[in-house]
Formats: sequence, structure tokens, C-alpha cells
Amino acid sequence: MSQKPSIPKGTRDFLPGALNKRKYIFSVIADAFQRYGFQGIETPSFELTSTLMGKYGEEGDRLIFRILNSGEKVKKADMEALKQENLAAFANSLSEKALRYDLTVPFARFVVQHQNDLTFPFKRFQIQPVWRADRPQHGRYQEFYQCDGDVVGSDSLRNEVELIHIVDEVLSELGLPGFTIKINNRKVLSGIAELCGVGDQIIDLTTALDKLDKIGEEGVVRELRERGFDDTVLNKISPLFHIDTNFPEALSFLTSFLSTSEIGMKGVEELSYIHDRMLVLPLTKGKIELDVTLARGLNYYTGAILEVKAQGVQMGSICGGGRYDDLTGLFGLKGLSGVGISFGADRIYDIMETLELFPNALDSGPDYLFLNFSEEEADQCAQWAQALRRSGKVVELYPNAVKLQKQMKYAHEKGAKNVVMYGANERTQGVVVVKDMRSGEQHQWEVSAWLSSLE
RNA sequence: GAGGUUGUAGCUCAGCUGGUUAGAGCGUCGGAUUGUGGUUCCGAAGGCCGCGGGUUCGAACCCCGUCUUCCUCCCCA
Repeated sequence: MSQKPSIPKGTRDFLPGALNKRKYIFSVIADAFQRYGFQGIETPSFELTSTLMGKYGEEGDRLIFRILNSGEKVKKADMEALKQENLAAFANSLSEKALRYDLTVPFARFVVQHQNDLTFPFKRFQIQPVWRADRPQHGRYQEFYQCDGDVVGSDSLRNEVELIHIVDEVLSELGLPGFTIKINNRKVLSGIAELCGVGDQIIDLTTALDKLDKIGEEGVVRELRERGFDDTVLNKISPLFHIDTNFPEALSFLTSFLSTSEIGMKGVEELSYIHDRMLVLPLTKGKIELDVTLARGLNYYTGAILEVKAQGVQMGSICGGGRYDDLTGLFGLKGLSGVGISFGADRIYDIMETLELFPNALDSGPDYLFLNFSEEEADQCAQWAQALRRSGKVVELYPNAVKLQKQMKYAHEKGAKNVVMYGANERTQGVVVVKDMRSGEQHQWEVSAWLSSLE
């Protein structure tokens, strides 16, 4: 008796049609990175647990898939820790490896490990799956692909500008009707926290602020109070609730708002620099906004923070990124600045599917399908098929000499453009019959005339 | 991790206050049509009613547990 097959929650199978579309997205992204001189790399799907743990904050650690020790290694289980209810230590003693949670931390490890083999600034892109033990939801999976591009070893803001242009090129080429690239700067957030006199609670302050567009001003105020911020702080930041996202206006507001904060002004300068470059080289389709409430990846971002949202669809961010000054420091290599972005291919896919943006050509079938009448004619067809493949055509020969109705149905469902018939009748006359599946018309050709018409 | 929700044929779903043999559409397969796809007609196969336990004379239906689905929160792509 067979049980119903299934796959773990938050994972997906990809049918041929869907896979074609996914590969199309990946290739557009990879091509764009390559045009800018980024080089592809790959890293293992699992890393040492110690490489990953502690890099994503407490929440992140909980979402890392761990790989259970096997064989003799199960003896390493720390039963003492279990008795003392030290679950974290117990868990660590059971697992030495874990599935990668993102591509950035493994990349930092990669850069430190191979620093002598790399030329800096090093520009790499990486398209691989990552795993998170998250609760699946709309547009959220436990296994999904990230498409990351990073530049390490250069603190020039031109890298930020370049990444913004790559995002713009990719999303424009994929045909998204509109998208907003939101940009902020960790230094601006630090300046705000400094002004409020709560520099050490910057994460509490800014992650509450980050929810402004979702829960509104009242919600943010309520949440800030719950987190213990008093009226002085609330009064200080209240002007931030109404900042125009228009870049020049937001900049001039921040210039006066943060004038007494040295670090804040540094952030404003950086944003201003990026904005000026955008005037020199404008975006194709993307709209750029300065959003001071944007506060993502604060565990490691130190400068620019980027997030991209598609317009006209209900969907979380489709790209995210930023600058991290000391990520490789965690692995012992100090003073190497990096900046990167990550495309959320799965979400981009969902949006393109919803808006029907995929090119029709992606799921077209073979150019020619030879029907199979008998072993003898099939041998002849196989030779013609091979010749056609050598000239770049996609060609199939139906494997069995079953009734034509079945073969025609196969051709139809496979999306074959042409069906070639060569049976006993054709063989005795020295002809082939070629049917155009779209129009339904079919023509009889002298074999030699047909072959030369294909050249 | 917290709260809610869902599960019946390959897919989408009916199934009454618990009552005999659980239905439909689509799809699949066969035939009408032994050399021609999409349409049409006829026929057939396909179900431990998510899984485990409980209540009951009797459970797809009620209760508990578990897994799964989707949603909100947390967090994130």
C-alpha cells in the first residue's frame, strides 16, 4: 500500500514551465551582474554551525536549520547541559553543521578564507538556495533562492550607486511596471537615536519606526511606549512621521534635523552623494526614495540601507541590501568594507506571474516533432532529426509507433511547432508531410526539396 | 516561538441536526475515429474522508492529540 507522497512544509517542486520562468529570472540577474564585472561563486549548502550562529541576532539563530550529528558523533551529546536545562548548549552539542541561512555570512567567511586568492575590490554574485526554519506564509518559504551581489574592499559610494543601477536594470528588463528603491543610512538612524539620547537602544527605536507604513503613526507611538520610550523621545521624533519621501526635500529636512549630530550629518552627506550621482546617471524605470523609517539588517549594516518594493502588488520587499563595514571582522579580517544587494527571486516570480509578465517564448516546445510510424521509418527520421539538431533546432522523435492520435496529442501538449510525418505512404513516394501545428495546415514536400529548404 | 484557520478522487470542491453502498466538474485511460492535436459523444478506472486515539448501537461529520494548509504577530526575501 502506498502512502500519499508529500514534501516538507515551506518547500516546493518546480514543474518544467515554472522552472523555465525561474531560470529566466536568474539569467537576467546574472547577466546584469556580469555586465558590471561581477564574478559568480558558489559556497556549500551547509556550513559549520559556528560560522552561522550569532550572526543574525537571537531571532535569526532560532531560524537556522541544524544538521543532526550522525554515527559516532551522537556520543558528543552534552547530557549535562540537558539536565541543567541549558538547551542552547545541548543543541550545539548535537549539531556541528547547519544549512546556510543567507549568502552574505558564508560570503564573508569565503572572503576571509580566500583573501590571498582574490583581487580587491572583489565583486561577486551568487545565486543559490538558502534555508530558514520560518513559519511559511504568502511569499515566504523555508527553502528559497537568494541572488546576491556584493562588492568588498572598497568604501566608495559609487558601489552603492552601481548596485542601484543593477537593480534598476534587472527589474526594468523583467518588465515590472513600477518599483520603488528605498534608501536610508544607518548613520542617519544613529544620529536620530543620538538626538533622542537613546543611542544604545537604536534597534528598538528604529525597528518600531520601520513599521510606520504598516501600522501608522499611532501604532508606532504605542509600540515605542511599550518599549519604554518616554514623551521626550516621542516629541523629538514626531517630525519624522511626516517627512516627504522626495529625495531633495527629505535631505534638506534631515540636514537641519540632524545638524547637531556628527554621525547623523555623515549619513546625510552619504545620501546626498548618492542622490547627486543619480542626477548624473538617471534610472530607467525605478523611482528612488529616501525613507528614514527604513531599518533593516541592523545587525550588520553600517551605512546605506536599501530596500525595493514593487508597485501595484501586495508583496513584501523584493530586494534588500546595504553596506556593512566590518562583516569580515567577525572572521578575523578587519578594515574590509562591503556593500551588497539581494534579489528575492521567489517574490519577483510571484509578482511576474500575477501580472503576467513572462515572455510567451519561454514555454515553447520543440521546433520539430517526428511521428513514429514504424522502426524502419523511425531510423530515417532519427537521422533527419540529428541533422536538424546540429543546426540548432529543438527536435523530438516520438519513441513508440503508437496510434497517431496519441502522438498528435503529445505534439499538441508539448507545444511542438511542426510535426513531420514519414510513414509507408511517404516513403514509397519519396516525400514527407510537414504540419504547422499553429495553423493546422500541412504540406507535402519532396524529401530533397524539404531538406534544402531547412538550410 | 504565540494565536487563529484548513484537510473528502490526480486537481477544484459538494456531502443536511451523526444514519445503509461518500458525489460532481475538470483531468487520466479506453472507444466512436486501424494515418492526424484543440471540439463533441459514449464508457471505465480512480477514495483507510490527513494521521492516531476517544465518545456512540452507528463518525467524513462530535471531542482530544498530531501533522499539513492558509492568515495575523514576531522576523524576514
